[in-house]
Amino acid sequence: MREDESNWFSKWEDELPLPEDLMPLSQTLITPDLAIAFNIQTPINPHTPSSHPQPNSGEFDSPELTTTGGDEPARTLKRPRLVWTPQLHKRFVDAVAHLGIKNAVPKTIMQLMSVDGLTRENVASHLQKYRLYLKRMQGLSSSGSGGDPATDHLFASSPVPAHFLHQGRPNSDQFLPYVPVAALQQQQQQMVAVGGHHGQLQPRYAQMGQFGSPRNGQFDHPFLNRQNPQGVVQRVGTPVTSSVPVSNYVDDVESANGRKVLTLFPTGDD
DNA sequence: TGAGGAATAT
DNA sequence: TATATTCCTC
Repeated sequence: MREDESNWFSKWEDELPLPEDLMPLSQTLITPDLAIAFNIQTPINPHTPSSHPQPNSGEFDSPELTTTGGDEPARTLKRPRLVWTPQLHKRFVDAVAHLGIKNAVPKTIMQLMSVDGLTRENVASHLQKYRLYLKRMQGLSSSGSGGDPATDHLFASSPVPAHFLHQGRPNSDQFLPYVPVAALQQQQQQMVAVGGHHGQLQPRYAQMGQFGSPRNGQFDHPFLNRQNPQGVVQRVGTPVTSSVPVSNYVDDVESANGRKVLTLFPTGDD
């Protein structure tokens, strides 16, 4: 049911934080050390709202991030922990569902999710856990016993597509019209981090446009067929609240305007 | 060489 | 416990 989808999607939209609360994750991932080490000038977006200080104006002031601060070599720097919010997890599940459990591998999931700042490692780690969860669910569903361990709360927050539980050979090895992942991509949401506590990032999305249903109700794979070969270029760090026209973001996947704008990190030569 | 996945560390 | 990192395999 398509209506169903747009339904939860609408609800999902409502849960999105206000743009003002957001701040690009990718930006915060670049520590001062890293920036210095690679001579990166964290691009300051012209539309940047004044609500957030630019972290690279001299010194990072990011008490929220657990960076191996000080003068350690860049390679020892650790990224802040990613917090898998229900929204983010949902997106993850959507991507997995879209790909089919069988084709869902970290890199592809990551690409499908199209979340700014999200790494393959993030996804791999989560996927590992998710698989364990699915395994347990399979066990539970067949043994009839209930009870989700506390650890499953996150996973339970997003419905597990039924075919995940019996991956014998559902049609799930094809692409399911299960979730509007394609729509998500079109929307170019951005995951951003809002300050959490102690080195944690709360990834959120900022939604930039209105959602529609998947075109034709079908999911072709514009995205998968057009992964940016060279690593890309999206304007990260772009505050969602900026007056940048949405079209700037949504046109990457499909539309004619068409330049691709998927990227994980600011390139600086933007 | 890069990616996936399990094991292990934090 | 949740997530990151390491290690092994392909």
